[in-house]
Amino acid sequence: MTPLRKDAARNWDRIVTVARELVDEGTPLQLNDVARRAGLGVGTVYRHFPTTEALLETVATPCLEALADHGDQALKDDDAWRAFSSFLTRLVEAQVSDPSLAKVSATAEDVLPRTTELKQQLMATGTELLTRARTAGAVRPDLADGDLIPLMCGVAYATYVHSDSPADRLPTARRYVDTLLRGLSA
Amino acid sequence: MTPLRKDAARNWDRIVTVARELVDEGTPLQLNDVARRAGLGVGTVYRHFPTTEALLETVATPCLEALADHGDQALKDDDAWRAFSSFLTRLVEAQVSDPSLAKVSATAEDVLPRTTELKQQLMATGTELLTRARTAGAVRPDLADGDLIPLMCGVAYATYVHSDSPADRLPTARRYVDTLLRGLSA
Amino acid sequence: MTPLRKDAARNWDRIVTVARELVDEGTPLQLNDVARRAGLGVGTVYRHFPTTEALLETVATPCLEALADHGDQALKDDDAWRAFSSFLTRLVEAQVSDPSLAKVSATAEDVLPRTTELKQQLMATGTELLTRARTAGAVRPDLADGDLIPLMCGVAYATYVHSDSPADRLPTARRYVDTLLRGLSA
Amino acid sequence: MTPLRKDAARNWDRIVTVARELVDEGTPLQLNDVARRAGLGVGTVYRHFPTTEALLETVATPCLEALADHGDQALKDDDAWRAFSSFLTRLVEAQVSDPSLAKVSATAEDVLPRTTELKQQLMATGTELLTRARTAGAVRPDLADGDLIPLMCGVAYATYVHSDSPADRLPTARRYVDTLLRGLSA
DNA sequence: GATGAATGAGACTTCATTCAT
DNA sequence: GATGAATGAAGTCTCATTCAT
Repeated sequence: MTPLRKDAARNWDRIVTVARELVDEGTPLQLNDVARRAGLGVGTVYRHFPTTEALLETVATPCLEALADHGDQALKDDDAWRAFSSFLTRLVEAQVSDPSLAKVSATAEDVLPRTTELKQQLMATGTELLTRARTAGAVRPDLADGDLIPLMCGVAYATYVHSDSPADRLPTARRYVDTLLRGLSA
Repeated sequence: MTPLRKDAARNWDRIVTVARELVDEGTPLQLNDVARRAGLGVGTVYRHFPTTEALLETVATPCLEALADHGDQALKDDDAWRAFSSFLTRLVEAQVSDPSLAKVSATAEDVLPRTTELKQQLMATGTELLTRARTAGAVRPDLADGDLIPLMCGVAYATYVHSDSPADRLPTARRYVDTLLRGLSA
Repeated sequence: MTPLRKDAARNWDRIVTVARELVDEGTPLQLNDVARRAGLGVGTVYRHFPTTEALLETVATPCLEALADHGDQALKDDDAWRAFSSFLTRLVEAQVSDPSLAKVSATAEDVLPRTTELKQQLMATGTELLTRARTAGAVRPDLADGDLIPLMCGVAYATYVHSDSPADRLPTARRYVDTLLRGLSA
Repeated sequence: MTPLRKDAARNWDRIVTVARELVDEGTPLQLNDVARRAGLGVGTVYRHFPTTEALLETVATPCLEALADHGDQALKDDDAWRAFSSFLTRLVEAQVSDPSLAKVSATAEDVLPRTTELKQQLMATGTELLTRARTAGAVRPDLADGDLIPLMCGVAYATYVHSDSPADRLPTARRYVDTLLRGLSA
């Protein structure tokens, strides 16, 4: 509600920046670690983020927002199949290039309301796109709404298992999504 | 190479049995834990299995062997597509019902030669079945040998993300494999 | 000495009110805690009460004053024994129903002059009542002035050890005081 | 059951010895602290004593045993009042000279079975002695079995509140017990 | 004066691994 | 070979107090 004080906001930023770096490095988030790297007291980090999950979700939030935006675009597309497939592709690409997203997506329970909100919005978008595609006869009828997220996580995981280096991931992910989409199409 | 002394062999068995129980419970393997439950000293466990991975792979070995056997059966099947698809299905079912298999499959580096051997055999079988299916025109040409394992792991992971309870897993896994197989078919 | 500014006075009141609530709940006083509940900054609380003890003594003060008043009444009673015993009974009842009083009573060093003053007044009253009772031959001669407070604290503590719930305390406390008084009577 | 290995037994002793020193100093027991002073790893201390309470009770055990022994002696005394009063006196003296005993006595829940056993034995002895004294008409009829422990704790606490230095405690304790006993006598 | 973010020492606990017995 | 006690680094988290805003 109340905006953060200037110095607190600076620390908040530092923490999130450092956490993002760690996530990108593939290092598991540890609040002590974050504090040390950010040059702050542990207590400061705990004040802003009482748990690792809270920090991780905060780090993931901008990416979730970007995905939600893309979802809004997709909803404007008249071609049901194109909209659906581009949305799923985007979802996988994001997970594959951002470990925080992969974890947050695979976890049922969120700690931040904002995370829940965004995930619900993404679910709603996915459901709507799926319904349209199904109605258009473009998608197999036995695919349930609840399958979307797991399948996306699965594809991301397959990519992760396949690739040695992060750099190789994107093309692999695209091939896998395409394969999946073929499997989903009617 | 030299066969184990009788008591050592008994201990080995106990350890592996207990480890299998823990794996089935979903409890993360801890060598101390295993020792306590097996009524043995930690040192004994460490003597037999210097790392958690060694024990985990040992636990997984019989399952890998069963899969290899199934692979041999599949190689005798004249119907290339049926052979291929039943093999992949079996692979996923195994991972989904056995956490040790899921971990061992997803890990590139093995610590036991036997594990490497079995994984290579499975790879070889998969490759052969894939080649046959491709030759028979049943499978898309752009699916590489190296994609098989990652995709199986991906499907298993998707199942894991989807299902609340272990009991629900098998039907979900089958649906997902079927979807994938549709995507792989030509 | 200079009266507090009106807003400062309001904060002081809030703090003491909240602290009293915490004490009554049995929650150990923490200045941060008090600040949060009072909707004030920690700094404000620290300005008014530099230590937990200062706040605790402030919370206890009105009760000490009430006890001092009762002491004044007792001094007017002609029956030396009745005056003495009712005073001690009141002392115990107060401690038993108010944790702040129990702590302040059991502590030798005070941080607030007002606390010291009140405790001295109570001591003086107790001493006077004891002297009168002793003179009247109602009390054993070997009971020293300095024994009064410790014995009262002891009875309160015995009550605390005995009773499961705060509700049971008063009758137990009365039984114990009566027993002690019998022991003190000549 | 199985006796400790020699080195383990030595460490156990060290730990208990150090803990006894700390208790006697009045320092609150902290497992880390104990480890450092004993020149042992924290883990070692935790292996032997999973909680502070377990260590404290272990430290108190020999004293409880000595009290139980004294209780057995008291039961052989034909003079019901003398037996009763000497038992209570001894109980208080022990608490007053040993902080571990004071804490263990005042706590309802024990963590070691041995502690519970000894406390129950002491209770049984106290109850028996009380019954005899009551039957002999030496004790007021309204004193319940459950009052014995709280009253002893109360007297010990009163002594603690009264005395500045540990050295002064014993005579004070005796005076207070005597007073209490007068109050209890018929 | 008031605020509350920041601090960081320090308490607690776990666990993979070693090594004396 | 078997044992299991010992280790202690490393992680978690709390809270009394300070001080910049």
